[in-house]
Amino acid sequence: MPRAHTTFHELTVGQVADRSGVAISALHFYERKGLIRSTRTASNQRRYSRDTLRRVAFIRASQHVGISLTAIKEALDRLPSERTPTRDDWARLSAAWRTELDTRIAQLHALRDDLTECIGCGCLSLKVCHLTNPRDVLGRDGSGARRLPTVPEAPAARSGQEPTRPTR
Amino acid sequence: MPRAHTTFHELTVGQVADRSGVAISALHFYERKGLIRSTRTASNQRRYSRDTLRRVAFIRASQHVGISLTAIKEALDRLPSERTPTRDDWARLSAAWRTELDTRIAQLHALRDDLTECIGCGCLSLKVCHLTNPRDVLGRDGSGARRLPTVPEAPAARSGQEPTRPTR
DNA sequence: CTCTGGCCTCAACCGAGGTTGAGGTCAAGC
DNA sequence: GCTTGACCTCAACCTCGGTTGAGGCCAGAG
Repeated sequence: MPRAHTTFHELTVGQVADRSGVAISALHFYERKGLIRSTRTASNQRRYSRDTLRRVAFIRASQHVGISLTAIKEALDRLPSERTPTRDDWARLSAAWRTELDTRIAQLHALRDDLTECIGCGCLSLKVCHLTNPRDVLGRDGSGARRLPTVPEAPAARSGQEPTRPTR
Repeated sequence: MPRAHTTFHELTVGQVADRSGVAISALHFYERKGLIRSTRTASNQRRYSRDTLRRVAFIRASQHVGISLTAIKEALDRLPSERTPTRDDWARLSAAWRTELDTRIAQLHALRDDLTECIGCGCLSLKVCHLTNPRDVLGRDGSGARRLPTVPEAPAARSGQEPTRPTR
């Protein structure tokens, strides 16, 4: 196995891939998108600092709960760029996400607990339901829950009250 | 406005679009994918039963918390196909999703609360962390958290222990 | 009878989030 | 000094979740 040597604090792309479980191509992609950074050796190979593993774990965990790479990048951009982030830095990032993650957790709870009373009930009370929240910031661009226009319950009542049909 | 008549239980695609906040093209798309169904009039127009509004609300809510259309379809397929689902049907569906939604909620809590101790701590305890869970069923195909191979903490220790580099 | 608006189909396109493959460089080991 | 394998770049391709547009049908109003 040629060129397995790295200093204690530097990791090759293959090492990061193996240890994070993310494909090399995805790491390249994240780097192009500015979510992670690398230095280069004299022969143009990437070297990652160890905190990259944390960044990647953060990326995958966030992504897995439905947050877009763009939003993840914005969060990561709040970490200090020119020193290794400390636990306090990560804690600040964590705190900044609390409210937004709380929103998402609430939505999941709503979906889990209130499915029956909200959707399964006889009343079709969708227009007051908290499942159909006004938009939130975390969602990938247009995919958020849309607010239902306040429409009377009687059928075929589409007069001229700003239809809110999404143009998107 | 021509052809606004529908029976009390039938909705046109435009009505469903307006009342659910989902674009007509998306409704067509959902129908192609088998997430909703329609009957046709003599002149080939779609007519939706009223429970379609519930289905669509369910689809959007689920989607919004990061669940793929494929998984949503599988859930909806458990509803009875040849009668209007009752509240009990929706309740069963809801119950079936509880565990999976619970998993997702737990992951969000982990991301929110344990970011600091898990990622931000000094120990890099990623391989035991519950953020890096074994795969779950809900994730869009390959995007789930990947299990890290059990790798020793010392650097450059990639010998022949089944690398588990994802082929994907 | 024509005009209008809502609906239809089908194909092309889009952005996100990557993967695959061709072709090339470099360093360690035999 | 050749081979091997890890790495490089760049372009093409893929799936998902839709949107857009062209071209056409049909029903009701004027």
